[in-house]
Amino acid sequence: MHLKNEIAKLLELTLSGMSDLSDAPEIASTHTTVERTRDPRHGDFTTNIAMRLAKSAGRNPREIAQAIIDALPQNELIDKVEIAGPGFINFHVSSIASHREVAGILASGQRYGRQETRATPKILLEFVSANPTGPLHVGHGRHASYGATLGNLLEAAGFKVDREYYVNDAGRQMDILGVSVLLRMLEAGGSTVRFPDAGYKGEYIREIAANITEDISNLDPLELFKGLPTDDKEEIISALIANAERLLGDDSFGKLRRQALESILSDIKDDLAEFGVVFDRWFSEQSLTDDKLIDDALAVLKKRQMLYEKDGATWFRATDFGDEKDRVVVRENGKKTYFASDIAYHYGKRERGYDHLIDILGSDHHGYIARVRAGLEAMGYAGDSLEVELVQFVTLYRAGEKLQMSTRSGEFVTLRQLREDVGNDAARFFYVMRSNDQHLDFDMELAKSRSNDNPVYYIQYAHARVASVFRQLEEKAFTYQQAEGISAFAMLTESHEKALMTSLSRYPEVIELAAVNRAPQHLVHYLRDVANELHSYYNAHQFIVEDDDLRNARLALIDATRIVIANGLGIIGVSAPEAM
RNA sequence: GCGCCCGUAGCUCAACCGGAUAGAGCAUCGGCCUUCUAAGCCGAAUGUUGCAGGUUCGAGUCCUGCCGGGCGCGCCA
Repeated sequence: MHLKNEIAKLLELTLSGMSDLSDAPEIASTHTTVERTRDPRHGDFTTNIAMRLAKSAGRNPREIAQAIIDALPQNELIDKVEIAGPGFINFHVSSIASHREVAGILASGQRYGRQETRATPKILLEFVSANPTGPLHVGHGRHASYGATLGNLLEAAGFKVDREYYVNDAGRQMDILGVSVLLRMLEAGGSTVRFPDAGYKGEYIREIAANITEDISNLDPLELFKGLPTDDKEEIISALIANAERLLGDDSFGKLRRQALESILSDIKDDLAEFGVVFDRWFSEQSLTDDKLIDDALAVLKKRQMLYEKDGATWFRATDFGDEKDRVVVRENGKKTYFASDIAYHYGKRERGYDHLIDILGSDHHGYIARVRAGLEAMGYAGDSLEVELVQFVTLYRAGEKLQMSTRSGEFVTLRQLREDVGNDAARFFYVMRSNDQHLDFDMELAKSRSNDNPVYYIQYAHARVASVFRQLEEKAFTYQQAEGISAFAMLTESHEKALMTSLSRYPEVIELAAVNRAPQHLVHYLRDVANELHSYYNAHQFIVEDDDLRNARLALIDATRIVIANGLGIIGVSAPEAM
């Protein structure tokens, strides 16, 4: 248990023993009212509980605060408790508490900041889920970084979490992909084709086409283009799909399509793996149909009388659950809508035993949330078991110039290009530096710069600096005795040392805060603070000193700092280099 | 037109169920390397939190209206 929770628990215990206050409804949420102070003059922790209780108790907040302070039992973690301002209760943490915490870092190492895993809720985190019709671009990179980091945060905070990628491998877009590849194959074979506007025009389609093994030699290109409509681009592509299926045969076109899909999917998997983003499961949309899960979900809805027929289609009563209109699940032509697979997919997630579902979606999908939630509710699951985190768009800047991107035309910067350009560390870091509900301006020059402008290097440098000190130690033939250092923590009385110890002890709280708020930027800002304090300390004091106790104590402190930085960077997916 | 998100320093952004004097980085200006990496440190300056009301002991945060920006409103996926 971290320091903040210990203080909160102490406070709760005290309040429950105060007969005149213990009935107040505010008591129930006491644990959340203890927070770190912003100003060190206010001590280390503060609570506003006295002010919150004032109304229902009908008493002056400062008077209540004094009563609480009087009732607080003696505790070695706390040096001093005082009332301030309108009724804040400020706690000054003892040096014993700080020393214990830093010793705990050294003892826990990589595990420091990780809470014990709790059995429930089991969380399913779905993210990226980009259509497998082309390589990932820089927008997906933000989803990947945010999702991976959030997954790490949740795990560190003690939650059981599985990561899943929903592969949209069914439906029309696969047919369009197949036709796009087919046309590029014909082109490569010397035919002249008029490439349709609705096709995937990216250069990568030619590369995929070059690697398709399916034999199309008996396909007559002229036949393929025969009888095409000329006006509507959607109709043109539909006719091309129909012609391709007819001329090649359903089987052959299917194989071509599958090869194209596998090619793109394996590229996406490699890309993400290289980016340090791993999934527990790649869930196929097609499998929902193959395994009859959509039928099952629709049967559940039907049984619950949530469906009705109108205009030849089957509708779901989404308005009964707060959506703005009812939604079609089976079209007039008998085909199920994308929405039908999506509610089946989310229903399946709950059926597979996950208590809480987190979807990370692009902000342009926000209109979709209400209907999926409605689907869950209609099938008997709580709507709030689905949580959606929206990620805003990314704008790339290179040398101050905004890079225009268009997915349709195939002209966009891929995630792979970005990674090669700025490096994985900078990319992972920059992507989670900002709150996910803010548009992100990604400055490629800054991400690349090996200078003090670059926050990634600033933090990594702090880690490398500590490593460097330990290398110097050997060269100078001094030793580092960790246990002696811990015993001598009382010698660390400099302001830099106290500040650093306080910051380090915040780490588990920051992990929890970032996890609960789904806000990795808290961790980023925290790590910058720790790095700053390390650098300041480094400049103000010598670590490798003659005095054995002082040297060991200082080295133990920076050793702990190195651990916290490495753990924090690890959660973001950024390396902690030994030397730079 | 309706719905969701956003609006904080010159720029890019933080700000933990509402809490104390709204904080960082960049850019600007001035200092610090014969001493563990100057990819660093120290200092200076920077605000009508889009506007107007309301709730509250207390509002950047909650409510209402307006202004500006993004996105969404399909028997597409």
